[in-house]
Amino acid sequence: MSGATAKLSSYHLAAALRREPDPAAALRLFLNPTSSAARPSSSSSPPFRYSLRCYDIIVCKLAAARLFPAMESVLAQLPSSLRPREPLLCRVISAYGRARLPGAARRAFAHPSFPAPRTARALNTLLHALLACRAPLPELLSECRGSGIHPDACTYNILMRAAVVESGSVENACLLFDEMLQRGIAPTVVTFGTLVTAFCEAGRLEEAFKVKEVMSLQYNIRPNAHVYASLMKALCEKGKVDDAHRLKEEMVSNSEPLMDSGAYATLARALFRVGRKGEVVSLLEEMKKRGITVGREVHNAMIAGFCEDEGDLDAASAALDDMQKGGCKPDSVSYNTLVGGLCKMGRWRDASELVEDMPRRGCRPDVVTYRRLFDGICDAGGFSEARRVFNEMVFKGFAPSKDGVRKFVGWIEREGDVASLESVLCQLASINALESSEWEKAMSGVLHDPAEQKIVKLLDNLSLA
DNA sequence: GTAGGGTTAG
Repeated sequence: MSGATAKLSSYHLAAALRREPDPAAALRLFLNPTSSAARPSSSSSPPFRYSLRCYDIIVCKLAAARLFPAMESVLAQLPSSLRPREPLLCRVISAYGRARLPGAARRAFAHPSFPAPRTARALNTLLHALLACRAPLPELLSECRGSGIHPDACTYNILMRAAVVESGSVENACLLFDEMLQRGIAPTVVTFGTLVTAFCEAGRLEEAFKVKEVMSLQYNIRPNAHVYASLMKALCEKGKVDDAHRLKEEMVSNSEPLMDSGAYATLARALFRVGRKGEVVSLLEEMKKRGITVGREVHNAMIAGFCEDEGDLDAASAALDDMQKGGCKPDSVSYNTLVGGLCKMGRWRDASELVEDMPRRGCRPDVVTYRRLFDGICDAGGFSEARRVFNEMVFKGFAPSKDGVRKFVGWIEREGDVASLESVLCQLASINALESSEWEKAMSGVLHDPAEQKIVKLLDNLSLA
């Protein structure tokens, strides 16, 4: 009977946690389940029994809100009797990766609340998080070896991508590909997609097309939308828009056509770039005729075209409204493009208003939103508004760009406001936005007073501790 | 949300 009550209660708590949009409020609910709707029937009932589901929900919410200390304390009290599973651990690891906190990602991988052994899935999540933090390839390789986990195709795909990101050369990726074959691990469509993209990014289109041929002829793996998108983008960058158009025809006129709107986004953007925006209209008609949904990326490509190629902010704004009316919800990329465009035209007050309106329109500003707004305002010299945006973004845990901070700090220094300077640097340190050597370099151009430079050094040491 | 692209930063 009491078991049933506990189950019911944790079920209600899970529902309440899911409903609660504010992560801090969700945490209060989680910590005080008996004061919530999950209240057990009598005060003499046994202590509240959390289900694994409750832990899942609260941990994910805290991770998404980057409330890491709170998340860690919840994880620490997660009883092993609930047998938490690896997918939850993976979410924690990738949250640290997204927050660019490689050390924390590593520690999470070894978290004692999750019973050993780890599988390739956890290892791959860690590697991907480290890749997001731009950790060099040798570090990823040693992480692999140190774990003693047998790598799979996904492991190699991440390592190959890391090789390209690090050195910009395709050779290491090819070596890893050979190693993977030698170890008897079969390449997947993702492996070939990674290779195609690598050759494309290096401007080596002949080899990229060769990979496409090899995968279909030798491995009997059909190129997918990712492969086509990479090739089309590379063709467009070389000015071969018509070749890209033909490749798109191949993609959609196959026996099993790929109905992916991403490739159309590339074409639409390219047409804007070369001043052929008139053809975008027929491109959209073609999609409709073929029954391909005009996806978010296509709308975003048009917004970018109006902003950056046409310099027509009103048209861009209208495109965003059309998108919404057409039932396609604008995302942060849509807004960020417009915010950037407005700032570039010196209309940072409009940009600021748009950002303030975003939550009401159902889109949370992200790190790019704030960086563009902050940079734009600093560029235009609107420093008192910049201070407001700075406080807001730091409060939400987003780090401003180095460039913006340089201008901002330069202004504070010209004002001679040492107290303000100290508080700004403390705020940056509080969100781990100060990394020692780079910042010292960035700031030494701005801070001439040795006393001020001492502040920077002091804070550097603090942020490293 | 274990991997790859397309629309924005860098």
